[in-house]
Amino acid sequence: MAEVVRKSFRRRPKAERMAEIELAARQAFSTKGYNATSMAQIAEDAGISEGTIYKFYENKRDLLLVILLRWFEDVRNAHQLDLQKISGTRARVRAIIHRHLSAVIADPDLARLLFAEIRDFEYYRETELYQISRQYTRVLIDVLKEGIASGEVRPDIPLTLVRDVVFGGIEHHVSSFLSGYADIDLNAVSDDLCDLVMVGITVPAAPPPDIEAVVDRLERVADRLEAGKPEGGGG
Amino acid sequence: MAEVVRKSFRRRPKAERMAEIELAARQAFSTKGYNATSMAQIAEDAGISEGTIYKFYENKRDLLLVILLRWFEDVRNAHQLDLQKISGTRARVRAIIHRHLSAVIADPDLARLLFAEIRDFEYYRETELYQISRQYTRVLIDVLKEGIASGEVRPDIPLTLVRDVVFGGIEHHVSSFLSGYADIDLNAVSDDLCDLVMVGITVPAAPPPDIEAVVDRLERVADRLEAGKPEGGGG
DNA sequence: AACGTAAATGAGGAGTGCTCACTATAAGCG
DNA sequence: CGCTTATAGTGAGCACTCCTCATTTACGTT
Repeated sequence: MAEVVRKSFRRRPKAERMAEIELAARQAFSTKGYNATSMAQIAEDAGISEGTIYKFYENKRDLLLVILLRWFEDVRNAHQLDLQKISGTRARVRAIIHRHLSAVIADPDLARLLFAEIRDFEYYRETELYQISRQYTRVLIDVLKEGIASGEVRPDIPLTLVRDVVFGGIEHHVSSFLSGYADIDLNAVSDDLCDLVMVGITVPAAPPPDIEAVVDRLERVADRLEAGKPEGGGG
Repeated sequence: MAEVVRKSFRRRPKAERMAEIELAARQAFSTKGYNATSMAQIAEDAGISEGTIYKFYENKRDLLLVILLRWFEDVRNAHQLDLQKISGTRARVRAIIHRHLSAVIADPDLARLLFAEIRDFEYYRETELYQISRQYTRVLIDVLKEGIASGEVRPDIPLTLVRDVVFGGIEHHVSSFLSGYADIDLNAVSDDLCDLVMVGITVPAAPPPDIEAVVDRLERVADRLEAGKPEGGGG
């Protein structure tokens, strides 16, 4: 039997190999998308053989989930730190919007993977990534509840719907940006969306007439009449 | 050389074959998703060989696009007819929301395919489906512009953002429904979302002044006038 | 009845994710 | 230092994928 010639290789600590694999995978997934990326390509970029990847990750899907989880955990932690410094319902809502937009704009490719690829994985909801994602959007609901408690927010608003409108709205709005066809003004969009959620699109109800002033004038007129003087000034 | 035995087949008009293929494909895509559906399976369900599909459709992606296009055109047409009967900005916004929710709930699987699979296809934006989709969401923007013209809507609202918030919000909100984990109250959600977009989440502005007190004062002034004396005393 | 055309075929190519029997290596031990 | 051992690492190969195309068939027309 012919001897099988195998090329030599270096053994590396598990953690380092995983980091290399994840780096290669992240770049490939980001630039080419999930389906267009092959495990063979990732292995080559990471300088190992295909089989090695399966020593650390169950399968391709698992690899993507791990990558997105690491990224999302960072994003979430940054958000939580940020929010502690801000008070007032409106400012906090604005901060959540701003922060989320920033994260999506900073890593549009990973965000797109999360939006478009992961969501329809079977068992996504049994995933740790899903749990983190829930926690992440949960923050907005907590802020709204504080707002209700402090009287700034109507107590009858549908909380989960508001949450979905904010995050779904951002997702939709940024999708053109993700496709590279448009640019986004981070601050302007944050302000606009915050404003939209807070006061809606309807024209503000006509400000109530200043009844006090009117009565004051009436009184002055009455006084003049009482004083017996017919008329004072024309116009 | 051994003769290749081929089974007999029936020739059918192009249109009928295509209808059969699309039916089989639609069912398979709907129940199993895009990636989990194989062309071999579709061919078998349609009672033909795999190669025949490629006589009518460029590739698997094209087949899905055609199916979603047919469905979406129907949805759009129904919407347009519906909207003609309704007047008033708020009622029209509410109708758009209600109709879109209905369509998504009626065909959750196709909606999910549109949301999750299609969007990240390369060249999606060069697609007819994309154009129809633009037209479809465009209707909301037109309604908002009418609202601005009629004075019902603030003229400074960011139109595309409102559009994204409505459709993105719906998408997000029904994603739990699409996964089969929750149910949706069509009318309640329509009302809530419409309300949210129209007036936001903030508590309504300043309470009206105390009219009673003002009227009392007016009456006192009138009494004074009648009595012609500086003090009149109320009743 | 023969023909031409277009429908239909299915083996096979190039690629995929993934497995597994196997080998090479570094760390721990004497 | 060698010896053992656990395990990182391999890569041929399996079962599958989408898709092509030379070939075969059925049908409307003449």
